[in-house]
Parts: sequence; structure tokens; C-alpha cells
Amino acid sequence: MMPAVADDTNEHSSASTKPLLRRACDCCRKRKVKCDGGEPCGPCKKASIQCAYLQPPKKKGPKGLRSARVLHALRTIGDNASSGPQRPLSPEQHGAFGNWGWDQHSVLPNGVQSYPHQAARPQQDVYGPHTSVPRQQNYYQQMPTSMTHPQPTQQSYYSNDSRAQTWSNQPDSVSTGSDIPRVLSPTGSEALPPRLPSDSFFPYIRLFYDHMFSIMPIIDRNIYLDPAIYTNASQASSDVYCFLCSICAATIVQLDESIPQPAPLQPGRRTDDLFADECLRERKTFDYIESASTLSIMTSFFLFAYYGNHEKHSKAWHYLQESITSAENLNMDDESSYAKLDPIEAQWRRRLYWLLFITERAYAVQRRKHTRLHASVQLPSVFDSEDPQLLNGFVNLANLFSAVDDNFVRAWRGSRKQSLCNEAWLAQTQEQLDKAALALGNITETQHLDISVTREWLHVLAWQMGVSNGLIWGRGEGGMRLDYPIELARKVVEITSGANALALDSHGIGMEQKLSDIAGCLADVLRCTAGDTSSTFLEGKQYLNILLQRLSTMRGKESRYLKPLMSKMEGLLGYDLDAEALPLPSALPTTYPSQSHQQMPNNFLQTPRLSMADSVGMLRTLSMSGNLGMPSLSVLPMEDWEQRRPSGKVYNEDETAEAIDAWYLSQGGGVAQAV
DNA sequence: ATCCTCGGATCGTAAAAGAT
DNA sequence: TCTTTTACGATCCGAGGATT
Repeated sequence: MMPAVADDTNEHSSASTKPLLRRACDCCRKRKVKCDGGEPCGPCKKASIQCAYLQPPKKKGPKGLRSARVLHALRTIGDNASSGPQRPLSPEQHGAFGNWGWDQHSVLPNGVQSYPHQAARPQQDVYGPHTSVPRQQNYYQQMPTSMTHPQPTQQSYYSNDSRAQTWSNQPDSVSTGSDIPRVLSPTGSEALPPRLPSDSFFPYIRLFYDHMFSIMPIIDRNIYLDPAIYTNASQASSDVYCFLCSICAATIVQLDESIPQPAPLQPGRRTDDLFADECLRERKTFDYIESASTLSIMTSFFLFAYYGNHEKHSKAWHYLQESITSAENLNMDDESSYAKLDPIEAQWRRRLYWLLFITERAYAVQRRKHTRLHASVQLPSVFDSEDPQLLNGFVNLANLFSAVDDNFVRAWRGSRKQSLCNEAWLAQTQEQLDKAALALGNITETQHLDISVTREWLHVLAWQMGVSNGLIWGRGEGGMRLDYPIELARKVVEITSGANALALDSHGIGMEQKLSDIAGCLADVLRCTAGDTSSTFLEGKQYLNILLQRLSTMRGKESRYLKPLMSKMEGLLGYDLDAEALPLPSALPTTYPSQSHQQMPNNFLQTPRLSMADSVGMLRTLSMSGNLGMPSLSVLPMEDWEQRRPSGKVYNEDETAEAIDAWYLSQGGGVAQAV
């Protein structure tokens, strides 16, 4: 499938017709010059540029249903005709999505749809179809050659065209055809601080695609994995530059030490901080709010990821909200707005919207915040996407979080009426969580881990809500049993035990938080049932042990949640907080669930038994104090945990301890009656 | 004179549409 | 199922602009 030439035997064919090379290097492709296929190739050697063959070949042939595309083209023509001016299909509409967008030459053979002329090509072509590299370069060419920023004359040039960075278009500018001038850069022409060198970005973008793209499939690899577009990155427009800085900052801190990273850009300074500072500095030089685009939404989003991973939660939440606000400004929460867009553009926007949705739900639950976005727009397409397997996973995750509805969030924040947080509702919620993410067969491991662990984590949260509302002694529907967290922990151990560490680590601190939440909840249950020697609870201790082991090596180092958890565990597992490392790191069963329960670590302490009623009482006390599932407050800053887990639960008080014990015995739980 | 950019001709491949 | 049509990715020629 590679050869572009018929009778190309191996290297160079001696056929009479001009021999096309089977593959040109990335730079020659960009430069549109003949490549000799060498490493480095002749033209690259001559030009003293880095020769590489990184860009993967794209799939050829038509994509999607032809008839649908024709329909869209006709519709677009109709829209343009009725909405007046001259404005051809906006470049944004061709935009960011590589060549599965419309072919700009073929949409309208009469030329009405084609770009008028080169000079009017918008800068946003950076995101244009892959094959139109020249236009990307053209875009960069508009920038001054020195390390200063665009001059006023250039601004006026830009402001007269519709600034097509790929996704930057505002729907209203499409529908009204009004080209609102946008100020892109500072009005002054004074020299500005130098930017980061152009070659700073690409290594991190590659890391992003290798390890994070499957959970954030929002930028086109055909565009951003092309090293050539970074050749002038330091002179890109401000919003592009900010975006690149933010995604690099987020990637570095999210992957952290789980994978070897390129050498620091500046000695003695964290590169993620450098990127983030650059992004923030550059943002002050232009009105990024007024010129909001999908690009600026993503910039805010990656700033969120950067701060979130650094546990700077006020800033993280701020930037997440900023990205959501920008999305609302672009009407991305309005389904009807997508109909006006090119189908491909619409698909990318849907992805971005749902990523914001998922992230907001997850983060809001973790930090007990309110949510603003709703499942109000259609999910992105799976089968028509460039990677159905990947999109399948993404959509699964979106479905899972759709089960975390407003009631869930309100109940979790403690602002839902007690009467509404009843057993039936919780049972239904738990059921929905399982139903929402069923088809996990054909997805990547990274996504599988995310969905599976998130699902169990949400189960844990729902269970804690039940406890807080006095539902623990029910019939066990919706898992409202005392030992339910042990079952959930078992699943999590099964999910993570065989997992590729890097696939787990690529979820950043969010995964650490979820695992620590699950472990914390399990620890509470074990503490409250201390002394119980039934197999279920001994099993639970082993699961806890394994989860702690996991946390001890997250992202190349010990998770910051480990010590708090261990201090909480003091006396329960026999661990000493001051111990230099967890015991048995290598002796842990890697295929744990198949192991028998006999081989318990001998350092489990036998502590006095509690009755079932005592256990439930303790759990309720913990939930009242807002301490349920939380590691000891003595290790993490108090306000940090309080922010994460404020209390505020309500629950009934009228069940008797006898009834509880009787129920539990009937479940075969085996908790001892009394000390 | 040399270098560089980039429109577009051309080709091969693969998917959609049509014929049987 | 087979054939035809169409879309699209890819290479790279060569005109024309920029630079030395």
C-alpha cells in the first residue's frame, strides 16, 4: 500500500516513467520537493534540516457516506446563497480536521467555494487540511521573522479575514456572515519577551498522542503530529502559541515520572512550569476572551489539567470553568448550533464538549462542586471517526458520566433532599452505572482502565452517599451492604493488577485520587469491622494492601495520597507510617484474585472485634464528620481535604442495632455479635 | 544566481455506488 | 459479487517570488 509507483521494485525504479518515491520524508513532503528517500535525504542534508519519517501515511479513499456529504455541500451552498455576502465556505469549516473535510477545490466547481486567492488565506490554516501545508507555512510567513510579535499592519490584515484557525470559528460569525475584526495581538509594536524556541513543543505533543490522546481525543493527529508545523512555532499567533504551551505543560505534569521525558528546556526549572508561565504571559498580550475559539477553550482546559495535577485546585477549577464559559459562548451546549457547522468540524466540537462534560462531572464530584454542563448534545460519532475503537472508548466514558446526573451531584454535595436520596434511587443509580459502560470489549487499555476504575469509583461514592443517608442496613439493593466496598475493591484490584503501569499512569493524578478514594473507603469499612476474621474482611485487607502498593508506585514515584492513607491505616494492617517502604512490593500476587485467601500477609493485626451495630455506627459517625473515605487529616493540609470532602450528610436515626445485626447475619456476613 | 514556496498535474488506492 | 465511479492521499514539477 505504500508504493506510489507501479513497477517500483525496491528502491529506485529504472522504469521509463518518472519514478515516484515510495515515501518522501516529512520535510520534503512539506516542501513539495523531490525526496531521495535517504536518511537523511539529500534535500534535507542540503538544507541542514532534521530529516524524519514520522508522519504516518493516511488512509486513502473517500470517507463517510457520499450522499450525506453531497447533501451537506448542497445545504451549505443554499445557506451561503441565502445569507448574503460573498462569503465562501469559511476556512474554519474546512478546518481542523484534516482531509476528511470537504475538498476546498471540489465543493463548488464553479469556484464560488474556493479560496479567492492566496493572500486572503487565513492564518487559521494552521489547522487546515493536511495536504495544504503550504498554507500553514503561509500563515507563519505572516509573522515577523524576528522573535517579536505581529506588527499592526499585519493585524489589520488578519482582522480582515476570518481568522480561520481551525476550530476557532464562532457559529454566529458563520451564520451571519459578519466578519468581526478581532484583535489578535498587542497594539504596540514594542519588543516583547522572546518566546520558547520552535523545537520545544513537538516532543511533548508526541507524548500527548502516545499516552493521553485516547482519553482526550480532541485534536487532529494529522495536523499536530506533523513536525513541519512546528518549524515556526515560536512565531505562531498568540492563541496557537498559548495552546501549544498549555498542552505541553499539561502533558508533562500529567505523565510526570511515569515515562522518561526530554531534557528540561531550562536548567533548574520544571519544564511544565515554564510552559504554563509562557502560556499565561502570552495570554496577557491579546484579548483571548473576545477572540474565543475552540483553541482557547482547549488552552483553558489544559491549564486546568496542569493546575489540577499540581493540586492547585482553585486555579484548576477556575480554568475549567473558563473553558466551559468559552464553550458556552460558542454555543457548544446547544445542539442546534452543530447543524450549522461542517460535519467534520461538528464532530471535533462534540468531542471537545463531551470532554469538558466528563471532566467537569468528575472534578465536581471529587471536589464537591456544582456542574454546569449537561448531556444536551449528541455524542460524537464512533463509526465514522478516524479511529472507531478509540472513539468507542471515549463515548463509553461519556455514557458513564451521563449516569452521574444532577441528582447524583446534588446528593453528593449534600444539597439534595434526604427524602430523594432513598434506597430505590441509589439502587437505580448503581444499576445505571453498570449499564452505562457495558461494551468495553473493543477499546484501548488506557480507556478500559479509565472507564472501569471510574465506574467502581462512582459505585463507591454512591455507596458512601447511602451510608451518609442511613441506608446501610437495607436489603443490600444497590450494594447497600457493609461489605460492598470490598466487592468493589476486588474489582478494582482485578482491573489494575494486570494493567500496564503506563496505561494507568497516563490518567494523571485523577487516577491516583480515584484509587485513593476507593482505598480510603475500604479502609473505613475495615476499620469499622476491625477484628472480624471472616474471609470477606480478610480479603478486604489484602485488597487494601494491593491498592496501597499501587499507589506507592504511581507515575514513577510514591503517590502523595499514600502516606495519608497509611497513617489512617495505622494499626489496621500493621503498617508503620514511618516505614521506609511498603512491605512485599514484589511479593504481591500479580494475578491476585485467583490466589487463595490463605496466604495472608502475616502482618495483619488482630484487633478487638466490633459488633455489626458498632461497625455501622462508626461508619455513620465518619460520614457525619465528613471523614468517610478520607485519609488522616494530619498529613494533608486540612483545607485540602475539607475542600475535597466536606461533610453535610443527613440520615435517619431510627433503626436499631439488633435489626442491623440480624440483617447482616442473614446475609451470611459473619460479623461477630459482640466483643 | 540561488534558494524557497507552493499551485496544481498526476498517479495509485480504497471506498461508495451501480450493475448484474 | 463484480465493476465502475469517485474521493482522496501522496509525490514532486516548475513558475514565480525572495534573498544573497
